[in-house]
Formats: sequence, structure tokens, C-alpha cells
Amino acid sequence: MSPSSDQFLSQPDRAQLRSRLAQAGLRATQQRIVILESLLVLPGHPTAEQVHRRVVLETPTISLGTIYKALDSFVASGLIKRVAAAEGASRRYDADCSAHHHLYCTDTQEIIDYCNPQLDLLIQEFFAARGFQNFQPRAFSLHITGEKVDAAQEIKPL
Amino acid sequence: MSPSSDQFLSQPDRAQLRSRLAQAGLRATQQRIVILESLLVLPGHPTAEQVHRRVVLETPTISLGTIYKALDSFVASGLIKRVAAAEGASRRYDADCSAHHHLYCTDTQEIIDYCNPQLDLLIQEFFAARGFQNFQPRAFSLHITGEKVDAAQEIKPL
DNA sequence: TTATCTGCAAACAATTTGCACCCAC
DNA sequence: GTGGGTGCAAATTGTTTGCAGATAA
Repeated sequence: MSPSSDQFLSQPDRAQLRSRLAQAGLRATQQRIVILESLLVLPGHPTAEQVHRRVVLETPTISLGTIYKALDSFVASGLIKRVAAAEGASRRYDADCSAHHHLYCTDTQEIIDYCNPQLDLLIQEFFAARGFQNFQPRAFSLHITGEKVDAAQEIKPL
Repeated sequence: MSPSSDQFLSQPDRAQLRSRLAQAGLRATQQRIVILESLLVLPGHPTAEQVHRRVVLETPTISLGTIYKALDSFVASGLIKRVAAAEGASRRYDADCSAHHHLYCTDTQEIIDYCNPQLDLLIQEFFAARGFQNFQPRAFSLHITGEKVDAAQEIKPL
């Protein structure tokens, strides 16, 4: 996270968000800019409702339907992804499309990004050695369930 | 899979299903027995609808509501699990609660079980060496997306 | 200018709930 | 016998759709 702590739309600023939308071939409307910004800023991979709750603070007239339509078009263009989750009723989204893994906190329902290139390599090498019989893999992602703990607490091996 | 190919309820027979339900502390009703059997037999991790479609063949008066209630109680008791999925609108369930991974076929939407103790060990060792800072892991599961292919086709490394 | 997006409201789909009756323990 | 389960229908929740007016390119 970069500095600045005051108002909305500070660090991933409008110009950056605009170009991100443009690169994905999407029209950079006010609504989409704020929606994308919320996806980047909200922790734990938000639902449409959670995005809406944040976005109305800035753009009070925005409708939930617009959130759904924007999220659909973001996913269709590859700008964001739907997150695989076993819990909950609502769809959740991830603005980070680079390869990474997820930590599922059973207490808070948060889904936390976990990136570890060494682990990726380890798994890739494993599959290169003994791969699959009737399946062509394209990508993989590790889902680790557990609980968030204080920095102070001891963490036991799995 | 064991032999026999005639009618429903052959290999995981009623007695076994009964005791599985009993062990989970659930009443072994006719409906629950057939629902649990369908979960074990249907490929690719079914939705409530898919379970219902199979179960009505055997028990025509069973209602979709009963399927939902049964699935809820199965999950609550730990008999089955909800499956993490990024695609689709409906919840999907897994009757196998032992540690295993999933192959997500982007063509058929099937979710195929993948079990590999060597891989599990490799990942466990990796986390034992350099684990997490603020997260206590309890379990992990690898999600591999790709496509099913014929046995004949060549499979390329990821 | 014009194709696309937005906001609203209605429609839809998936899941849950309430309740009278039934059945496994 | 009785507490929990079933079936039905109605209610709720999450998401999609249709369309008239607004707006980015």
C-alpha cells in the first residue's frame, strides 16, 4: 500500500484506472472508475453488495444493477476474475488477474491473496514430472483454509 | 468402482449409506439415503437440481426443498462439503471429505477429483519450511483449471 | 453523432422458510 | 410416543433483463 490516507480515489488515481479500463477495451465511465477502484481497495475480495456499499458513498445515485453489469463486463474483458469460494451466497471478485493463491479465513470469511513464486515453481515442476492422463491443465491455484492470527501468536505447521 | 450395472442403489448399498448417516448423527430416512447415494454416484460434483433430477427417478414424490434441507444437514454434520467454484450460479457438493484436489474442466463445467499424496507431501513440506506470518493454515486444496482430453491426445506441461 | 452505459423496475433463478403431516428412533 | 424430517407453497435473496434517457469516444 502506498501512502495517503484521506479521501477516496487517491492512490490508484483516475488516470490509471481510466487507462486500465481502456486497455481492457471498456468505456471509462465515472461509475466504472469508482467500481474498479473499490475492487482494488476493498480487502478480502468483495461481493457486488460490498462494492455497492462503498461506491454509493462517492456516487450516491449509482444503482446495484450498474455494479452487476460493470462486474460482468470486467470479467468478460479479463480485467477481473470471479473467485472460487465454497462459503457464502454471493459471488466474489478479484481485481488481481496475475497468478496467485488464496487464504480462506474461516472466521472473517475474508479471502486473502497469497503470492509465492517458489511455490508456483515447485508445483509446476511436480506436474512437469508426473502430469495428468486425461486432462490438459491451463492454470492452478492453491486454496488454503485457516484463520487469521495476530503477528505475535505462534503458527503451527499444517 | 465395483461391478454391478443394473438398478439404483446397488454398490454403496442401503446398509452402508444408513450407517454413514448414523455416524454423522443424522436420521436415516428413505429420502436421505437416496440423496446421499446420488451424491456418491453422480460425476463432477452435482448441484441440488442435479441431485433432484436423479433422485426423482427412484422416489418420484421427493421435493427439491427436501434436497436442499438434506444437503444443508449433510454439510452441517460434516458428511459432505460444499465445493469452491468460480463459475456457475448453483452450489455444488462433494461427498468425499478426505483431502483431495480438484480439476475444473472449462468445457464441461465438471469438477473432477484429483488425489496425489506425493503432491500433498511436497506442499506440506514447503509450508513447514517457510510458512505464513499471520495465518494459521488448517487444510489446503489445489484447483487446476483446464480441459478434459482423450487418452490418445498429448498433454503439454503447464 | 452514436453505440454503449446507466438507472430504474420488473423478471428470474436459487435457496430458505413455515407449517401440517409423517416416520425413524 | 415424539422430535425431527418431509412436502408443499409462499417468501427471500442474489442476479439478470428491458428499456428510456444519459454520456464517452
